[in-house]
Amino acid sequence: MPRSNAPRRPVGRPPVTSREQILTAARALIDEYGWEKLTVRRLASEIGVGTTTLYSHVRDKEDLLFLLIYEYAEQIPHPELPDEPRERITTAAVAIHDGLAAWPWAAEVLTTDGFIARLGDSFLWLVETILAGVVDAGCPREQAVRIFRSIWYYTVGEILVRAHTRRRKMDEQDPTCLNPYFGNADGPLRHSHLAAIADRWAALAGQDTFAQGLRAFVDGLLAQCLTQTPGAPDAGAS
Amino acid sequence: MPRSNAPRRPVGRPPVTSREQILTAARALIDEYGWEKLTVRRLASEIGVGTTTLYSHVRDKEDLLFLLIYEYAEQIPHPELPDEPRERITTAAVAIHDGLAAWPWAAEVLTTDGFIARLGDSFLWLVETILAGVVDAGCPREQAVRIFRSIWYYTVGEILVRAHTRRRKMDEQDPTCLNPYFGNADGPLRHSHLAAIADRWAALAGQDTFAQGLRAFVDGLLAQCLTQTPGAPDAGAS
DNA sequence: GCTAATTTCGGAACACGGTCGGAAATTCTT
DNA sequence: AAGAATTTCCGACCGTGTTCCGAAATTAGC
Repeated sequence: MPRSNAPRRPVGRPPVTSREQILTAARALIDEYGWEKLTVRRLASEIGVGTTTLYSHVRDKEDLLFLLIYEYAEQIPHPELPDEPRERITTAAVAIHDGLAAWPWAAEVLTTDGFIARLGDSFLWLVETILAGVVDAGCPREQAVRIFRSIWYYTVGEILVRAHTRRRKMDEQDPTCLNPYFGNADGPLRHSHLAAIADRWAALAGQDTFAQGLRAFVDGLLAQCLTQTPGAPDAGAS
Repeated sequence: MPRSNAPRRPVGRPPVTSREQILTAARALIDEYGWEKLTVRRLASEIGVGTTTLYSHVRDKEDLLFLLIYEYAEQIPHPELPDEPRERITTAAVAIHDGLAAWPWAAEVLTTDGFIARLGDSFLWLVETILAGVVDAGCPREQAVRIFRSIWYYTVGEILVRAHTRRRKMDEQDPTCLNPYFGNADGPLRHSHLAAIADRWAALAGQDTFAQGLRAFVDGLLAQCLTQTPGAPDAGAS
Protein backbone atom coordinates (compact mmCIF):
# COMPACT_ATOMS: atom_id res chain seq x y z
CA MET A 1 0.00 0.00 0.00
CA PRO A 2 1.58 3.27 -0.98
CA ARG A 3 0.75 5.47 1.99
CA SER A 4 3.81 7.09 3.54
CA ASN A 5 6.07 6.01 0.71
CA ALA A 6 4.42 7.78 -2.19
CA PRO A 7 4.52 11.59 -1.87
CA ARG A 8 0.95 12.67 -1.25
CA ARG A 9 -0.46 14.98 -3.85
CA PRO A 10 -0.34 18.48 -2.50
CA VAL A 11 -3.50 20.27 -1.51
CA GLY A 12 -4.88 22.99 -3.74
CA ARG A 13 -5.36 23.44 -7.43
CA PRO A 14 -2.66 21.53 -9.29
CA PRO A 15 -0.29 23.78 -11.20
CA VAL A 16 -0.54 23.70 -14.95
CA THR A 17 2.97 24.99 -15.47
CA SER A 18 6.29 25.02 -13.68
CA ARG A 19 9.25 27.31 -13.28
CA GLU A 20 11.37 24.92 -15.30
CA GLN A 21 8.90 25.02 -18.17
CA ILE A 22 8.90 28.81 -18.05
CA LEU A 23 12.68 28.98 -18.15
CA THR A 24 12.83 26.53 -21.02
CA ALA A 25 10.32 28.54 -23.02
CA ALA A 26 12.20 31.74 -22.23
CA ARG A 27 15.42 30.22 -23.48
CA ALA A 28 13.72 29.14 -26.67
CA LEU A 29 12.29 32.63 -27.28
CA ILE A 30 15.63 34.27 -26.62
CA ASP A 31 17.43 31.88 -28.92
CA GLU A 32 14.93 32.52 -31.69
CA TYR A 33 14.14 36.23 -31.49
CA GLY A 34 16.83 37.70 -29.24
CA TRP A 35 16.54 38.69 -25.62
CA GLU A 36 15.21 42.18 -26.38
CA LYS A 37 12.06 40.62 -27.79
CA LEU A 38 11.38 38.60 -24.66
CA THR A 39 8.30 40.08 -22.99
CA VAL A 40 6.22 38.65 -20.22
CA ARG A 41 3.09 38.53 -22.35
CA ARG A 42 4.84 36.88 -25.26
CA LEU A 43 6.39 34.30 -22.98
CA ALA A 44 3.07 33.54 -21.31
CA SER A 45 1.19 33.18 -24.57
CA GLU A 46 3.98 30.98 -25.91
CA ILE A 47 3.48 28.62 -22.99
CA GLY A 48 -0.27 28.94 -23.31
CA VAL A 49 -1.07 30.41 -19.90
CA GLY A 50 -2.29 33.77 -18.71
CA THR A 51 0.22 36.54 -18.29
CA THR A 52 -0.33 36.77 -14.57
CA THR A 53 0.37 33.11 -14.06
CA LEU A 54 4.07 33.58 -14.60
CA TYR A 55 4.26 35.71 -11.51
CA SER A 56 3.31 32.71 -9.41
CA HIS A 57 6.52 30.98 -10.43
CA VAL A 58 8.93 33.87 -10.90
CA ARG A 59 9.22 36.98 -8.76
CA ASP A 60 9.54 39.38 -11.68
CA LYS A 61 11.22 39.66 -15.05
CA GLU A 62 14.56 40.53 -13.53
CA ASP A 63 14.35 37.38 -11.46
CA LEU A 64 13.55 35.43 -14.59
CA LEU A 65 16.63 36.75 -16.34
CA PHE A 66 18.73 35.98 -13.30
CA LEU A 67 17.51 32.40 -13.19
CA LEU A 68 18.52 32.04 -16.82
CA ILE A 69 21.95 33.45 -16.02
CA TYR A 70 22.13 31.12 -13.06
CA GLU A 71 21.73 28.09 -15.26
CA TYR A 72 24.02 29.35 -17.99
CA ALA A 73 26.65 30.26 -15.42
CA GLU A 74 26.95 26.60 -14.54
CA GLN A 75 28.11 26.02 -18.08
CA ILE A 76 31.03 28.42 -17.91
CA PRO A 77 33.99 26.17 -18.62
CA HIS A 78 36.54 25.94 -15.88
CA PRO A 79 39.79 27.00 -17.48
CA GLU A 80 43.10 25.24 -17.09
CA LEU A 81 44.67 26.92 -14.08
CA PRO A 82 48.34 27.94 -14.02
CA ASP A 83 50.44 27.37 -10.94
CA GLU A 84 51.42 30.95 -10.33
CA PRO A 85 48.80 32.56 -8.03
CA ARG A 86 48.40 35.84 -9.90
CA GLU A 87 48.11 34.02 -13.20
CA ARG A 88 45.46 31.85 -11.64
CA ILE A 89 43.55 34.92 -10.53
CA THR A 90 43.60 36.60 -13.92
CA THR A 91 42.71 33.38 -15.68
CA ALA A 92 39.67 32.86 -13.49
CA ALA A 93 38.58 36.48 -13.73
CA VAL A 94 38.86 36.44 -17.51
CA ALA A 95 36.77 33.28 -17.55
CA ILE A 96 34.09 35.00 -15.48
CA HIS A 97 34.21 38.05 -17.70
CA ASP A 98 34.04 36.17 -20.96
CA GLY A 99 31.30 33.94 -19.68
CA LEU A 100 29.10 36.81 -18.60
CA ALA A 101 29.91 39.04 -21.55
CA ALA A 102 28.70 36.33 -23.88
CA TRP A 103 25.07 36.96 -22.85
CA PRO A 104 24.08 40.55 -23.50
CA TRP A 105 21.16 40.30 -21.11
CA ALA A 106 23.55 39.56 -18.29
CA ALA A 107 24.07 43.31 -18.07
CA GLU A 108 20.45 43.66 -16.98
CA VAL A 109 20.88 41.71 -13.78
CA LEU A 110 24.61 41.94 -13.14
CA THR A 111 24.28 44.66 -10.54
CA THR A 112 21.25 43.36 -8.68
CA ASP A 113 21.71 42.91 -5.00
CA GLY A 114 23.21 39.63 -3.95
CA PHE A 115 23.97 38.62 -7.50
CA ILE A 116 27.17 36.80 -6.63
CA ALA A 117 25.72 35.28 -3.49
CA ARG A 118 22.83 33.76 -5.42
CA LEU A 119 24.95 32.16 -8.09
CA GLY A 120 25.54 28.45 -8.20
CA ASP A 121 28.37 26.10 -7.45
CA SER A 122 30.17 26.25 -10.74
CA PHE A 123 30.33 30.01 -10.77
CA LEU A 124 31.34 30.19 -7.14
CA TRP A 125 34.17 27.87 -7.99
CA LEU A 126 35.66 30.70 -9.99
CA VAL A 127 35.17 33.11 -7.10
CA GLU A 128 36.81 30.60 -4.83
CA THR A 129 39.70 30.30 -7.25
CA ILE A 130 40.32 34.01 -7.04
CA LEU A 131 40.13 34.03 -3.27
CA ALA A 132 42.47 31.05 -3.07
CA GLY A 133 44.89 32.69 -5.45
CA VAL A 134 45.02 35.84 -3.36
CA VAL A 135 45.55 33.87 -0.16
CA ASP A 136 48.21 31.76 -1.82
CA ALA A 137 49.94 34.93 -2.87
CA GLY A 138 50.28 35.75 0.81
CA CYS A 139 47.32 37.99 1.60
CA PRO A 140 44.93 37.48 4.51
CA ARG A 141 41.39 36.39 3.69
CA GLU A 142 39.79 39.70 4.49
CA GLN A 143 42.04 41.32 1.93
CA ALA A 144 41.17 38.58 -0.51
CA VAL A 145 37.52 39.53 -0.29
CA ARG A 146 38.37 43.16 -0.84
CA ILE A 147 40.54 42.30 -3.81
CA PHE A 148 37.83 40.13 -5.29
CA ARG A 149 35.32 42.95 -4.95
CA SER A 150 37.68 45.34 -6.70
CA ILE A 151 38.13 42.92 -9.56
CA TRP A 152 34.37 42.41 -9.65
CA TYR A 153 33.70 46.13 -9.95
CA TYR A 154 36.15 46.42 -12.80
CA THR A 155 34.63 43.43 -14.55
CA VAL A 156 31.05 44.58 -14.13
CA GLY A 157 31.90 48.09 -15.25
CA GLU A 158 33.60 46.85 -18.37
CA ILE A 159 30.74 44.56 -19.32
CA LEU A 160 28.07 47.20 -18.68
CA VAL A 161 29.77 50.03 -20.50
CA ARG A 162 30.53 47.85 -23.49
CA ALA A 163 27.05 46.36 -23.54
CA HIS A 164 25.47 49.81 -23.63
CA THR A 165 27.98 51.19 -26.10
CA ARG A 166 27.45 48.61 -28.79
CA ARG A 167 23.93 49.55 -29.80
CA ARG A 168 22.46 53.09 -30.14
CA LYS A 169 21.52 54.47 -33.50
CA MET A 170 23.84 57.15 -34.80
CA ASP A 171 21.56 58.24 -37.65
CA GLU A 172 20.73 61.75 -36.54
CA GLN A 173 23.29 64.13 -35.12
CA ASP A 174 21.67 65.54 -32.03
CA PRO A 175 22.81 69.13 -31.46
CA THR A 176 23.00 68.21 -27.81
CA CYS A 177 25.98 66.06 -28.61
CA LEU A 178 28.20 68.95 -29.53
CA ASN A 179 31.31 68.32 -27.53
CA PRO A 180 34.19 70.69 -28.04
CA TYR A 181 36.91 68.09 -27.92
CA PHE A 182 35.62 64.81 -29.20
CA GLY A 183 34.68 64.88 -32.84
CA ASN A 184 35.74 68.37 -33.80
CA ALA A 185 38.99 69.88 -32.57
CA ASP A 186 38.46 73.60 -32.95
CA GLY A 187 41.37 75.74 -31.90
CA PRO A 188 43.69 75.64 -28.90
CA LEU A 189 42.00 74.52 -25.70
CA ARG A 190 42.77 74.02 -22.08
CA HIS A 191 42.37 70.27 -22.37
CA SER A 192 45.49 69.73 -24.42
CA HIS A 193 45.88 66.00 -24.02
CA LEU A 194 42.21 65.46 -24.65
CA ALA A 195 42.34 67.56 -27.79
CA ALA A 196 45.47 65.83 -28.99
CA ILE A 197 43.92 62.41 -28.75
CA ALA A 198 40.34 63.33 -29.67
CA ASP A 199 40.36 61.97 -33.19
CA ARG A 200 41.91 58.70 -32.10
CA TRP A 201 39.68 58.33 -29.03
CA ALA A 202 36.95 56.33 -30.69
CA ALA A 203 39.40 53.85 -32.15
CA LEU A 204 41.24 53.47 -28.86
CA ALA A 205 38.01 53.08 -26.91
CA GLY A 206 36.96 50.27 -29.20
CA GLN A 207 39.90 48.09 -28.30
CA ASP A 208 39.42 45.25 -25.86
CA THR A 209 41.92 45.87 -23.12
CA PHE A 210 40.09 44.08 -20.33
CA ALA A 211 42.67 41.35 -19.75
CA GLN A 212 45.57 43.78 -19.91
CA GLY A 213 43.98 46.10 -17.39
CA LEU A 214 43.06 43.16 -15.22
CA ARG A 215 46.66 41.99 -15.01
CA ALA A 216 47.76 45.45 -13.99
CA PHE A 217 45.00 45.58 -11.40
CA VAL A 218 45.87 42.22 -9.88
CA ASP A 219 49.54 43.16 -9.75
CA GLY A 220 48.73 46.41 -8.02
CA LEU A 221 46.29 44.86 -5.56
CA LEU A 222 48.64 42.07 -4.56
CA ALA A 223 51.58 44.43 -4.24
CA GLN A 224 49.56 46.80 -2.11
CA CYS A 225 48.34 44.00 0.08
CA LEU A 226 51.75 42.42 0.57
CA THR A 227 53.35 45.76 1.34
CA GLN A 228 50.85 46.56 4.06
CA THR A 229 50.91 43.12 5.71
CA PRO A 230 54.37 41.74 5.01
CA GLY A 231 54.83 38.06 5.60
CA ALA A 232 51.83 37.33 7.78
CA PRO A 233 49.45 34.85 6.12
CA ASP A 234 46.60 35.92 8.40
CA ALA A 235 46.67 39.12 10.38
CA GLY A 236 43.88 38.29 12.81
CA ALA A 237 44.52 34.96 14.53
CA SER A 238 46.91 33.71 17.25
CA MET B 1 13.79 100.89 -37.56
CA PRO B 2 14.80 97.62 -35.94
CA ARG B 3 15.17 95.33 -38.91
CA SER B 4 18.52 93.53 -39.00
CA ASN B 5 19.50 94.52 -35.47
CA ALA B 6 16.73 93.03 -33.40
CA PRO B 7 16.54 89.21 -33.64
CA ARG B 8 13.44 88.53 -35.70
CA ARG B 9 10.83 86.45 -33.98
CA PRO B 10 11.08 82.94 -35.32
CA VAL B 11 8.41 81.61 -37.62
CA GLY B 12 5.92 79.10 -36.32
CA ARG B 13 3.92 78.69 -33.18
CA PRO B 14 5.82 80.21 -30.27
CA PRO B 15 6.89 77.64 -27.68
CA VAL B 16 5.11 77.77 -24.36
CA THR B 17 7.92 76.02 -22.51
CA SER B 18 11.66 75.53 -22.80
CA ARG B 19 14.21 72.88 -22.08
CA GLU B 20 15.56 74.95 -19.26
CA GLN B 21 12.16 75.20 -17.65
CA ILE B 22 11.74 71.44 -17.93
CA LEU B 23 15.09 70.79 -16.31
CA THR B 24 14.32 73.21 -13.52
CA ALA B 25 10.99 71.56 -12.83
CA ALA B 26 12.62 68.13 -12.93
CA ARG B 27 15.21 69.24 -10.38
CA ALA B 28 12.45 70.54 -8.14
CA LEU B 29 10.52 67.29 -8.34
CA ILE B 30 13.61 65.20 -7.65
CA ASP B 31 14.54 67.36 -4.69
CA GLU B 32 11.09 67.07 -3.24
CA TYR B 33 10.01 63.50 -3.92
CA GLY B 34 13.18 61.69 -4.92
CA TRP B 35 14.31 60.69 -8.38
CA GLU B 36 12.39 57.41 -8.38
CA LYS B 37 9.15 59.38 -8.34
CA LEU B 38 10.08 61.45 -11.38
CA THR B 39 7.83 60.34 -14.24
CA VAL B 40 7.29 62.01 -17.55
CA ARG B 41 3.60 62.54 -16.86
CA ARG B 42 4.13 63.97 -13.42
CA LEU B 43 6.77 66.33 -14.76
CA ALA B 44 4.54 67.50 -17.60
CA SER B 45 1.55 68.11 -15.39
CA GLU B 46 3.75 69.92 -12.93
CA ILE B 47 4.80 72.33 -15.65
CA GLY B 48 1.26 72.50 -16.92
CA VAL B 49 1.77 71.13 -20.43
CA GLY B 50 0.79 67.94 -22.17
CA THR B 51 2.91 64.88 -21.69
CA THR B 52 3.92 64.74 -25.30
CA THR B 53 5.17 68.27 -25.26
CA LEU B 54 8.24 67.31 -23.26
CA TYR B 55 9.43 65.15 -26.11
CA SER B 56 9.81 68.23 -28.27
CA HIS B 57 12.47 69.55 -25.94
CA VAL B 58 14.12 66.38 -24.70
CA ARG B 59 14.88 63.23 -26.66
CA ASP B 60 13.65 60.86 -23.97
CA LYS B 61 13.74 60.38 -20.24
CA GLU B 62 17.27 59.05 -20.29
CA ASP B 63 18.33 62.17 -22.11
CA LEU B 64 16.57 64.26 -19.50
CA LEU B 65 18.46 62.55 -16.71
CA PHE B 66 21.70 62.99 -18.58
CA LEU B 67 21.09 66.70 -19.01
CA LEU B 68 20.55 66.96 -15.28
CA ILE B 69 23.79 65.10 -14.66
CA TYR B 70 25.47 67.35 -17.19
CA GLU B 71 24.57 70.45 -15.23
CA TYR B 72 25.39 68.94 -11.87
CA ALA B 73 28.70 67.65 -13.19
CA GLU B 74 29.78 71.23 -13.73
CA GLN B 75 29.46 71.72 -10.01
CA ILE B 76 31.88 68.97 -9.07
CA PRO B 77 34.55 70.84 -7.16
CA HIS B 78 38.00 70.66 -8.64
CA PRO B 79 40.15 69.23 -5.89
CA GLU B 80 43.54 70.54 -4.86
CA LEU B 81 45.95 68.58 -7.00
CA PRO B 82 49.16 67.09 -5.59
CA ASP B 83 52.40 67.33 -7.54
CA GLU B 84 53.07 63.64 -7.79
CA PRO B 85 51.45 62.30 -10.98
CA ARG B 86 49.90 59.18 -9.54
CA GLU B 87 48.52 61.09 -6.60
CA ARG B 88 47.02 63.55 -9.04
CA ILE B 89 45.36 60.70 -10.90
CA THR B 90 43.83 59.12 -7.84
CA THR B 91 42.70 62.49 -6.51
CA ALA B 92 40.91 63.32 -9.73
CA ALA B 93 39.36 59.88 -10.06
CA VAL B 94 38.09 59.99 -6.50
CA ALA B 95 36.58 63.40 -7.24
CA ILE B 96 34.77 61.97 -10.27
CA HIS B 97 33.60 59.00 -8.29
CA ASP B 98 32.34 60.97 -5.32
CA GLY B 99 30.66 63.50 -7.54
CA LEU B 100 28.75 60.89 -9.53
CA ALA B 101 28.01 58.66 -6.56
CA ALA B 102 26.28 61.56 -4.85
CA TRP B 103 23.36 61.38 -7.31
CA PRO B 104 21.74 57.94 -7.25
CA TRP B 105 20.12 58.53 -10.61
CA ALA B 106 23.54 58.89 -12.17
CA ALA B 107 23.62 55.11 -12.28
CA GLU B 108 20.77 55.19 -14.78
CA VAL B 109 22.72 57.01 -17.44
CA LEU B 110 26.30 56.26 -16.50
CA THR B 111 26.73 53.54 -19.09
CA THR B 112 24.94 55.17 -21.99
CA ASP B 113 26.94 55.49 -25.13
CA GLY B 114 29.11 58.55 -25.39
CA PHE B 115 28.45 59.53 -21.81
CA ILE B 116 31.92 60.90 -21.23
CA ALA B 117 32.10 62.54 -24.61
CA ARG B 118 28.90 64.47 -24.00
CA LEU B 119 29.92 65.82 -20.64
CA GLY B 120 30.87 69.42 -20.17
CA ASP B 121 34.04 71.35 -19.65
CA SER B 122 34.31 71.06 -15.93
CA PHE B 123 33.94 67.32 -15.95
CA LEU B 124 36.32 66.89 -18.85
CA TRP B 125 38.83 68.85 -16.86
CA LEU B 126 39.01 65.90 -14.50
CA VAL B 127 39.42 63.50 -17.40
CA GLU B 128 42.16 65.73 -18.74
CA THR B 129 43.83 65.70 -15.35
CA ILE B 130 44.00 61.94 -15.38
CA LEU B 131 45.36 61.85 -18.91
CA ALA B 132 47.96 64.47 -18.05
CA GLY B 133 48.97 62.60 -14.94
CA VAL B 134 49.51 59.41 -16.87
CA VAL B 135 51.56 61.20 -19.53
CA ASP B 136 53.57 63.01 -16.87
CA ALA B 137 54.29 59.66 -15.30
CA GLY B 138 55.98 58.72 -18.54
CA CYS B 139 53.35 56.86 -20.53
CA PRO B 140 52.43 57.59 -24.14
CA ARG B 141 49.05 59.16 -24.81
CA GLU B 142 47.48 56.05 -26.29
CA GLN B 143 48.28 54.22 -23.09
CA ALA B 144 46.85 57.12 -21.14
CA VAL B 145 43.51 56.64 -22.85
CA ARG B 146 43.60 52.95 -22.12
CA ILE B 147 44.45 53.61 -18.49
CA PHE B 148 41.67 56.13 -18.18
CA ARG B 149 39.19 53.66 -19.59
CA SER B 150 40.31 51.02 -17.10
CA ILE B 151 39.85 53.45 -14.24
CA TRP B 152 36.49 54.43 -15.68
CA TYR B 153 35.27 50.84 -15.79
CA TYR B 154 36.29 50.31 -12.18
CA THR B 155 34.58 53.52 -11.13
CA VAL B 156 31.36 52.84 -13.01
CA GLY B 157 31.22 49.28 -11.74
CA GLU B 158 31.63 50.38 -8.17
CA ILE B 159 28.95 53.03 -8.42
CA LEU B 160 26.47 50.76 -10.18
CA VAL B 161 26.90 47.79 -7.89
CA ARG B 162 26.63 49.94 -4.79
CA ALA B 163 23.66 51.87 -6.14
CA HIS B 164 21.75 48.66 -6.81
CA THR B 165 22.81 47.04 -3.54
CA ARG B 166 21.50 49.72 -1.26
CA ARG B 167 17.81 49.27 -1.88
CA ARG B 168 15.85 45.97 -2.27
CA LYS B 169 13.46 44.83 0.40
CA MET B 170 14.74 42.01 2.51
CA ASP B 171 11.35 41.26 4.10
CA GLU B 172 10.63 37.82 2.67
CA GLN B 173 13.20 35.09 2.39
CA ASP B 174 12.86 33.81 -1.13
CA PRO B 175 13.66 30.10 -1.27
CA THR B 176 15.47 30.89 -4.48
CA CYS B 177 18.09 32.67 -2.47
CA LEU B 178 19.34 29.52 -0.82
CA ASN B 179 23.06 29.70 -1.31
CA PRO B 180 25.12 27.00 0.30
CA TYR B 181 27.98 29.24 1.32
CA PHE B 182 26.69 32.69 2.04
CA GLY B 183 24.34 32.86 4.97
CA ASN B 184 24.53 29.30 6.21
CA ALA B 185 27.76 27.38 6.38
CA ASP B 186 26.74 23.76 6.41
CA GLY B 187 29.56 21.28 6.62
CA PRO B 188 32.87 20.98 4.82
CA LEU B 189 32.74 22.12 1.23
CA ARG B 190 34.93 22.40 -1.79
CA HIS B 191 34.92 26.19 -1.57
CA SER B 192 36.95 26.36 1.58
CA HIS B 193 37.96 30.02 1.48
CA LEU B 194 34.46 31.04 0.58
CA ALA B 195 33.05 29.02 3.45
CA ALA B 196 35.62 30.35 5.86
CA ILE B 197 34.74 33.94 5.10
CA ALA B 198 31.02 33.52 4.45
CA ASP B 199 29.77 34.94 7.73
CA ARG B 200 32.02 37.97 7.44
CA TRP B 201 31.31 38.52 3.73
CA ALA B 202 28.41 40.90 4.20
CA ALA B 203 30.36 43.08 6.59
CA LEU B 204 33.40 43.13 4.33
CA ALA B 205 31.31 43.88 1.26
CA GLY B 206 29.81 46.86 3.00
CA GLN B 207 33.11 48.63 3.43
CA ASP B 208 34.03 51.43 1.10
CA THR B 209 37.34 50.41 -0.41
CA PHE B 210 37.06 52.33 -3.65
CA ALA B 211 39.96 54.69 -3.04
CA GLN B 212 42.22 51.93 -1.78
CA GLY B 213 41.52 49.75 -4.78
CA LEU B 214 41.96 52.72 -7.05
CA ARG B 215 45.44 53.41 -5.76
CA ALA B 216 46.42 49.81 -6.33
CA PHE B 217 44.96 49.97 -9.82
CA VAL B 218 46.80 53.14 -10.76
CA ASP B 219 50.04 51.74 -9.43
CA GLY B 220 49.60 48.58 -11.40
CA LEU B 221 48.59 50.36 -14.61
CA LEU B 222 51.50 52.79 -14.49
CA ALA B 223 53.98 50.07 -13.64
CA GLN B 224 52.72 47.92 -16.48
CA CYS B 225 52.86 50.81 -18.89
CA LEU B 226 56.36 51.91 -17.90
CA THR B 227 57.67 48.38 -18.03
CA GLN B 228 56.45 47.85 -21.56
CA THR B 229 57.65 51.19 -22.92
CA PRO B 230 60.68 52.08 -20.83
CA GLY B 231 61.79 55.69 -20.97
CA ALA B 232 60.12 56.78 -24.17
CA PRO B 233 57.58 59.55 -23.56
CA ASP B 234 55.86 58.75 -26.85
CA ALA B 235 56.45 55.49 -28.63
CA GLY B 236 55.12 56.52 -32.03
CA ALA B 237 56.90 59.67 -33.20
CA SER B 238 60.35 60.50 -34.57
C1' DG C 1 -21.76 13.93 -0.47
C1' DC C 2 -21.02 18.33 1.16
C1' DT C 3 -18.54 22.20 2.88
C1' DA C 4 -14.18 24.34 4.09
C1' DA C 5 -9.45 25.10 3.25
C1' DT C 6 -5.88 25.66 0.08
C1' DT C 7 -3.53 26.61 -3.96
C1' DT C 8 -3.21 28.18 -8.71
C1' DC C 9 -5.01 30.65 -12.58
C1' DG C 10 -6.04 34.74 -15.26
C1' DG C 11 -9.04 38.88 -16.93
C1' DA C 12 -9.10 43.52 -15.94
C1' DA C 13 -6.80 47.29 -14.64
C1' DC C 14 -2.79 50.53 -13.44
C1' DA C 15 1.30 53.39 -14.24
C1' DC C 16 4.93 53.76 -16.99
C1' DG C 17 7.78 55.48 -21.32
C1' DG C 18 7.03 56.55 -25.80
C1' DT C 19 4.74 57.58 -30.70
C1' DC C 20 1.29 59.32 -34.19
C1' DG C 21 -1.28 62.47 -36.45
C1' DG C 22 -3.66 66.35 -36.53
C1' DA C 23 -5.06 70.84 -34.32
C1' DA C 24 -3.32 75.38 -33.02
C1' DA C 25 -0.61 79.54 -33.36
C1' DT C 26 2.45 82.20 -35.48
C1' DT C 27 5.17 84.41 -39.63
C1' DC C 28 5.86 84.72 -44.60
C1' DT C 29 4.20 85.52 -49.26
C1' DT C 30 1.14 87.30 -52.43
C1' DA D 1 -6.69 90.15 -46.30
C1' DA D 2 -6.11 85.49 -47.46
C1' DG D 3 -3.68 81.56 -47.94
C1' DA D 4 0.87 78.96 -47.47
C1' DA D 5 4.57 77.60 -44.63
C1' DT D 6 6.40 76.51 -40.35
C1' DT D 7 6.74 75.28 -35.72
C1' DT D 8 4.75 73.73 -31.41
C1' DC D 9 1.30 71.49 -28.72
C1' DC D 10 -1.42 67.58 -27.09
C1' DG D 11 -5.33 63.90 -26.88
C1' DA D 12 -5.46 59.30 -28.07
C1' DC D 13 -3.14 55.32 -28.40
C1' DC D 14 0.45 51.34 -28.02
C1' DG D 15 3.30 48.00 -25.61
C1' DT D 16 5.55 47.23 -21.41
C1' DG D 17 6.00 45.20 -16.42
C1' DT D 18 3.18 44.50 -12.56
C1' DT D 19 -0.79 44.05 -9.20
C1' DC D 20 -5.71 43.08 -7.55
C1' DC D 21 -9.00 40.13 -6.69
C1' DG D 22 -12.16 36.83 -7.77
C1' DA D 23 -12.82 32.28 -10.30
C1' DA D 24 -11.39 27.58 -10.65
C1' DA D 25 -9.61 23.16 -9.21
C1' DT D 26 -8.09 20.27 -6.06
C1' DT D 27 -7.60 17.93 -1.13
C1' DA D 28 -9.15 17.64 3.92
C1' DG D 29 -12.51 17.09 7.25
C1' DC D 30 -16.94 15.74 8.48
